[in-house]
Amino acid sequence: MSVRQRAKRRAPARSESERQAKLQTILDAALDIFLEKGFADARLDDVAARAGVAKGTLYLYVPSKQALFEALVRSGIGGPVRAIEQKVPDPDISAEDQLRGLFLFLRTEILGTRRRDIVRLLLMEASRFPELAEVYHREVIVRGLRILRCIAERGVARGEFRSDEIARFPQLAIAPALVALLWTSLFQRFDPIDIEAMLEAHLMLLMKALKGHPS
Amino acid sequence: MSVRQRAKRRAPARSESERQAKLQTILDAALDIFLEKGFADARLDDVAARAGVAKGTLYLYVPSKQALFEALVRSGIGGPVRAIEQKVPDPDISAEDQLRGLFLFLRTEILGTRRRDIVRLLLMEASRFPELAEVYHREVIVRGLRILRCIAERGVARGEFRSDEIARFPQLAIAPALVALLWTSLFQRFDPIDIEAMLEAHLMLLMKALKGHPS
DNA sequence: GTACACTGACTGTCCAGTCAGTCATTTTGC
DNA sequence: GCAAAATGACTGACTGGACAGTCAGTGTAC
Repeated sequence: MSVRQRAKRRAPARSESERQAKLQTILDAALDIFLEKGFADARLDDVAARAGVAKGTLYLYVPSKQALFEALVRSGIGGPVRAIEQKVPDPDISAEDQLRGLFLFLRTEILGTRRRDIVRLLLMEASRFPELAEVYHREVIVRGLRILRCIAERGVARGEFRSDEIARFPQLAIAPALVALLWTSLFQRFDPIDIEAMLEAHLMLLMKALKGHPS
Repeated sequence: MSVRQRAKRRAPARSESERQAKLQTILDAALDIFLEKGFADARLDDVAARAGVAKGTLYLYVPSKQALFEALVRSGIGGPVRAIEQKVPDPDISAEDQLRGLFLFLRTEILGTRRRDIVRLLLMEASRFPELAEVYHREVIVRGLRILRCIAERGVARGEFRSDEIARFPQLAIAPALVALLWTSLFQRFDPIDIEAMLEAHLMLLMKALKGHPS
């Protein structure tokens, strides 16, 4: 009885994969807490509790609260952009379908997942972490906009699109996704909108504008 | 000499207008500090120093740090929406020109002023102040979207617009303004874009899409 | 028996909010 | 007129609590 008194203790995470798994547990917990309270108000005691470890353990995986935040953000960016970069060069697909594919990807791989929350957290804290803002800009924004511009330019070159606004300002094409992101976290609770239908409407508008025919 | 030793002391602010002026000084200082550090990291000592008063004085104008933040946000919203609501009902102006007027107003009265920073601050902190998010939604978002929807519906009713997407999702029309707001504060520093040209391009796209002709 | 992942009580710092005190100005008493 | 007393806006040193980061100690695996 006395031997079993104190609950089973996890085996020490020796192997690299066990270490990575535990780090991920900590990052997941940190995301929850940071989302709920914001960076400054988040307590590492709470992060530790949610991850099921003691506070000291956090410092075996991450050297400071700020580093924890940065690790969290870095773990959530980059992957999807690479995935898209591979799919885009296909020249058999019309620019329209490429844009549609991109939006589908956005919806299912970002807006519909935990990554959405990471992006939101980043947007909220970025002005206090200029270095992180720069990383995100370089690794995600620049590359994402390049893809969009590439699609738009090809559309123009083939005569599929008659307008070059998206090639000049690819930001315009993803702006509604940003609205969707923020609306979801701020207002959806008391004024729900159908995000999917909104993005669909945006695509329709965009196609009408780019192709220059009446529907 | 000994009499003049200590600098002139402000005369006590007795009248209501003097009190309001000092409150405004404090709110301005608070906006600077909150923008720089975020709500949680902002120190009231710094706010007081920037406003040129002692910390205790803040508490003669505002009961708590949170109340200071709320007063700051409330002081910056509402005004412009009312101004627009008065201008819109004019039926002599085409829907297109109404939209253009709205965007001009956005650029000059919000994106080009201190209000932009208040909105940014609000967006960043809103998830930690749900009540404030609700006030902002009710006082600004709902009313702003109503105006947009109204313009879009009139455009459709007159046959000026052939698409109803903006009437269904007025958010789509202002999405680029949100991008402009965030880009300015996060990335403009190392990747400047021409906000005005971007909003102009958005209007062109929107018009092409709504009117359904080639340019 | 030792190496090492893990623990959690502890420490030093930071800051929101307080309040006894200061000092122009106004009012009262003569 | 003028001194003394009252007023109240303003001050800033102080307090109490909170929390990031530490480290001596514990238990487990091998």
